[in-house]
Amino acid sequence: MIKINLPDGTSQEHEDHVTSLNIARGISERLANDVIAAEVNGSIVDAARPLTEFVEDSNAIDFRLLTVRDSESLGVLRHSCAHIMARAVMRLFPGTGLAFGPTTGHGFYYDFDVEQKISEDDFPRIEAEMSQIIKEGEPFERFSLPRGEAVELCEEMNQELKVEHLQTGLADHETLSFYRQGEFVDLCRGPHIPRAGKIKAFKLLSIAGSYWKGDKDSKPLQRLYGTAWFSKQDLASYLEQIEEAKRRDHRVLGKKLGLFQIDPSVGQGLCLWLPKGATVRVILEDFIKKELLDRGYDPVYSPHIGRVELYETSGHFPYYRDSQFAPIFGHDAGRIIDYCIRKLEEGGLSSEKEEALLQAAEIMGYERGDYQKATTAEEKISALRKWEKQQERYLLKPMNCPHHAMMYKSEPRSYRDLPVRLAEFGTVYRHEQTGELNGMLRVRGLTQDDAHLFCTPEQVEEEFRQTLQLVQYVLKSVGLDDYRIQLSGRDPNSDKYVGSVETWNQAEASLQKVLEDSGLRFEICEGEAAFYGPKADFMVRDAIGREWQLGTVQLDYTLPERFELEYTGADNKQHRPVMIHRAPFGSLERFVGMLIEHFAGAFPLWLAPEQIRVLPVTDKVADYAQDVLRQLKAKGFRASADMRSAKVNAKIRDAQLELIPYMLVVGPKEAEEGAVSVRDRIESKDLGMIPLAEAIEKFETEVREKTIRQQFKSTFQALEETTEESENEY
RNA sequence: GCUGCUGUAGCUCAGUGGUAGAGCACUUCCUUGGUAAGGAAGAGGUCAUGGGUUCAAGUCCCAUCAGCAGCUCCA
Repeated sequence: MIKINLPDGTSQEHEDHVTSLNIARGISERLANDVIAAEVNGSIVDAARPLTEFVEDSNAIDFRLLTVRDSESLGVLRHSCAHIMARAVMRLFPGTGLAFGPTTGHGFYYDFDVEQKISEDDFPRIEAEMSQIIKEGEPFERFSLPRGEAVELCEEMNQELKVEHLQTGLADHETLSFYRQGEFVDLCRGPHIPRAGKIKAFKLLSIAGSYWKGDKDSKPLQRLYGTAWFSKQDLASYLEQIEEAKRRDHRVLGKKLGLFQIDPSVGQGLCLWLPKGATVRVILEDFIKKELLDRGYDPVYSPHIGRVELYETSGHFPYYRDSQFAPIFGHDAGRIIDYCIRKLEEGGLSSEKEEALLQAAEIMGYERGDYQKATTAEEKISALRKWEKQQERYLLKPMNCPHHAMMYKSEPRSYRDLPVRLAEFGTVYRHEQTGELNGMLRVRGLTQDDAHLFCTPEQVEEEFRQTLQLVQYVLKSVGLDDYRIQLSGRDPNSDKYVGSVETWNQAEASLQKVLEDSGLRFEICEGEAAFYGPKADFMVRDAIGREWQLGTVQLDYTLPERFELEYTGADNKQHRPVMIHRAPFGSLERFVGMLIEHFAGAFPLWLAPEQIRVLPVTDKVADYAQDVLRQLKAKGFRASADMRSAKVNAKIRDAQLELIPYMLVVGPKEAEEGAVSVRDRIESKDLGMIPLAEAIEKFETEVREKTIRQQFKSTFQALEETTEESENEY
């Protein structure tokens, strides 16, 4: 007999051969029909598997049925759909090799090794074949084989990649599971849905290139993406969500609304903030500047470049060399010597080339000095380094912290001075990979709303707590109130981190304690930390439910060490401060880009680049229109007047399309009474004629309270909590 | 950086190896109007850049640059 514990706290006993399906059928035929899989002792398994396989030491097992109403079931459904897609592709493209086919956030993909190029034109026939397979409704059957037989089976099926994976990634697995569905057999961990007929709606989405095991030197594959749902409505609202996201694309809106521009002749990933976009940014900057001053921060400025030695001290230069713009060398030969050093370190420089490079450097003014006496590579490197140190080398600032550390160091500090909070909208430059650049969301020159807090170890928790409050406040002000925090710690198995294990543990514990006290939603991600300390990132959900990583708070016990920062304690001894890096918005580029998508370009009144537009009905009231405009501007509103000799309908249409929050229509009636007719863009209707003073008061209130009036509700609510990315082992 | 796709007027896009196109925007003129497009005329092009094939290239081929999607990366 098997004892099972149900989620409601009750227990049941069943025969040894019982399956989840049997249990469901015992309750009702309808439930049995709805069952997709089961959760047994915390892992999801096939509904048809005998539960006896999961019994350990004759203990009871924790058991839960998963039906179409449980979010976990979607992952199972999609993985099964990936198999069905693979089956269809193998029918249409005989000889297809199978790689991996996992689920993703809202769908699945499968990587195929196939000669012919699959294109979107092939989607209809693949989908038709899939529909046919689903209609046949064959079950997914699981079976296990010992290693040797598993390899044989994959060889028989000509699945070379599966064979390779069995011998590498799965080398330590004694038995391996397979799933059969009709003629289709695939090495797979599972679980799967009971029958293909459970898939009520699916769609192929895109095709892209990929590589075997993600290694670009490995075999190129074709990756087919798709999505699958339990109902046609769910699929429809998911597709609608994708369309909605396209409508909100900040690159399109940014161009249409004249917010920003990225021009190839300026440079890849270099953003030009046009007046309207810059206005939004200035308002946000002013807003946060005021908050910082109120909260005890001191404003500072630092230049856009600094000596390479500064970043060697901080450790950033060697660590991130490849994603920085190349150094600026003060000496013509600097670049050649730098190249020599790097090649000598790698050991990949022939003596002929080395000599040729040095001769070229000499033409440019380099003198060999110690190098002549050097015999080993180490000695040569050290001689070249010595020369290099005597020259000027600058780096475009890749981060602000070293500058702020130097400011801290500029005077002796007492524990009474701490915490010291230095804030700067610091522009930094990073040579991001070409393929990563994306509108304003990923650029090469960006401005962080950066600050560094220098405090005693005892103050860390309180500073972190206050920083959390600041971030919560600013996010609320722009209408973002749905977010969670991702606490990233170190990966105990990696050596990329600096600093001792003790300080890391101490830092991670401090952050976690404050987060627990705060009551905010957070999760811990091992191995995601920066190399110098743990961090807490804000994952913010926008109007249509997408998550964005924005602000960040990072503890740093390492830079103070590297820069030898100190303060005098109450004991009159020197102590090392702790540094906290924090940026509530992250970068202004990314934040504004995200806001454009969040608001679909229609900013709330307090942020709108143009808040109000005066629309005279005829030229006869031009003077009055100008007078209204003057009064609006005197009150600090960003306003304009449309003085074209067009009909008011046309002016309204243009203002609507330009997403101007309020239009003031003025004609002879309004002019006579000193009034305006207010038109609201969101409601797209006339609010009636009111005195100008009253209208101004209304707008002032809306700005002061930072009212967010636009309420977009996405139809896409379908089981949002599904796990991000579930790795399928094979 | 890698793979695939794309690049034609300010914008969105047609264009079959044989004279460069449309709508919107823009300029000028007419029109003076009441809550989402009044009318007419005009101007606007190194078809991304550089090579090649051809009697002839926007169109075919190669390279470069840039954009998009995906992968890898993210202080």
